[in-house]
Amino acid sequence: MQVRQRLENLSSELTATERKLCTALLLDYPYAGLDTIQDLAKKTGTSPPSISRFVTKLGFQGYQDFQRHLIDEIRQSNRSPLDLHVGDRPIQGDYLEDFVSRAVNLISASASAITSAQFERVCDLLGDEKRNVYLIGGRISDAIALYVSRHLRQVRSGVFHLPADPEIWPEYMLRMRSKDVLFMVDYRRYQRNLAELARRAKAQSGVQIVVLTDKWMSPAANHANEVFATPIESGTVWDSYSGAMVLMEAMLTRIAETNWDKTRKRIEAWDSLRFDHGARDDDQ
Amino acid sequence: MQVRQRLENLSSELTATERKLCTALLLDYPYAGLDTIQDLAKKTGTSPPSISRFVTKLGFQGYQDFQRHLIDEIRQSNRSPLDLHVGDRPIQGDYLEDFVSRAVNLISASASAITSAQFERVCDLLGDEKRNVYLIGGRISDAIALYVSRHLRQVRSGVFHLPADPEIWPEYMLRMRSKDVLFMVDYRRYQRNLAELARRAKAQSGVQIVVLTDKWMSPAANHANEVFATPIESGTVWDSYSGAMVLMEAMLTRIAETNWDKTRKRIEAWDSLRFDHGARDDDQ
DNA sequence: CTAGCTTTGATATTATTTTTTCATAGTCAA
DNA sequence: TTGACTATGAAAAAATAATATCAAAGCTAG
Repeated sequence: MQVRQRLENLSSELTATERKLCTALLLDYPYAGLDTIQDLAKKTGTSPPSISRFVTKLGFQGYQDFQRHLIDEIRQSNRSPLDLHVGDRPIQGDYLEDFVSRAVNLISASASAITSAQFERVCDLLGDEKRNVYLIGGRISDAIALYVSRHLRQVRSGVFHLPADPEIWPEYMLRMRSKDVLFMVDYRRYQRNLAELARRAKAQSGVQIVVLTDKWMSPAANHANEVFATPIESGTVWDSYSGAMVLMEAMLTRIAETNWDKTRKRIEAWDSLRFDHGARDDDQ
Repeated sequence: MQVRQRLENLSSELTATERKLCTALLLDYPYAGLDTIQDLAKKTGTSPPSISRFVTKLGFQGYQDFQRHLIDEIRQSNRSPLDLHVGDRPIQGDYLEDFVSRAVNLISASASAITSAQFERVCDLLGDEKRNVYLIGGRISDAIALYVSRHLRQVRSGVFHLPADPEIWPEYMLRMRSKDVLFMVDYRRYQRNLAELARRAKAQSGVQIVVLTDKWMSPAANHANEVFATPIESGTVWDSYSGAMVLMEAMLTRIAETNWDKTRKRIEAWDSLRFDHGARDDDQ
């Protein structure tokens, strides 16, 4: 029987340490198991005895027997490399797997809904250091705006995440110039006040507006210069933002790569300023 | 350099025994080399010392070093076709499309690194209304924690997102009970203070800890009851969290579906209470 | 909170694997 | 044929890896 399958079978009766091992093995399956027992122990923060007991529990004679099995598996599956990744998950109707395949569809659809010209235009806008960037999102989608602003801040200066409280918005609006960019994320259950913010910011300062929304198009999109629309229907009770997330990652990566030298220097400078008790410098 | 190639290069200056070894290695390449040195000696009718000398001649530190190389080679060659995109090769062609295929790859890998039993366990933990849930993430990854907490709050009560400032953590720690759940997101460039928080929360209240991290395993994972590990290497300048994101969406959806009636009522009640002009509810 | 149970890793022990040493066998030129 | 050399494997030694033991820590039910 496949090692992987044995892990599945036993996974209900594993101890904390054993689960940790299970996680590590599956994450880099099957190669993680080819390390020596000590190295694996160190990597997983467990101990050789625990590993030894674990593989015994899985039904092997000992660690070496376990490794022999893994090697055999590799040998077998060599003919169809894809097996390793997809084929041998035994459980039918596995929730996670099913969900993932839907998400993957969404993500592909998201990407193909955006032309590369538009993609480049928005990257240029947000990457342009001469423009300040203001970001905000809706109740849930603000998490995405936050993700973008945290990253963007590593690449460039002049990035401002607007707080949730509308009372404070005017303070930011007064600083917006017509070259600046207002980046809004607004998915359905649209928030009226975001559209209002867009309208007024546009009217007052002529700021450039980029909106990330779904196909029904947030009312804020009416005032936008650029609209990224991604599908969100996952066929479940919630909408899925994974398409938006990947799109944003692609955008951020593109921006960072475009001026990588500057970004690298900026990150280094930033790191040297980080307060020490909060950060580990050894990155691995 | 490939072992195979080294064999080629040296083939002119090999002794009789070495040629025998060379043949055997190539005949069942690269698996023959994964045997122990004794077994290989027996199979080839040579002796361990000869093999040891041979691999040294090939330029390795010793037999184990030689094996490590072979394993790496297998690892490389066994990558799925999609993985091949990911190498260090810069993205070419349509940027977005290529990025998406990398992300999809990461996402599938993330899912297959998690057993369905573990997935269910964590869903149960976070969905259990008898437990309070505390969430926090690192500098960047907190966006994911935020996303989870916003969603979770729609499903159930007793969800608390810890603020970034460690000064305020004790206030939350004092409220943690041993049944409660502390959910942490910590990806590389781990934050020391998160591990510290985990340690102390565990020591003080025996809270259940769930950690979402990468394969290098955040130090916080040492204190965890459950660890979700997702791959993050996208082959670009940034790590990609899309695997984590999809996993979280799957989890949230699962939780919401499990008690959908309650959730629906909760959302309705919530909506009727929202301040009408769209005020966004603050998170902390 | 405590008693009794399970889990865990430090240490010691044992087993295994690899390399070194060294004597012998083989090769080839004179 | 001899002597100088290389190649080879048996055996010993060293290095490395895996497991057993055991005390301590953790957990759970009462």
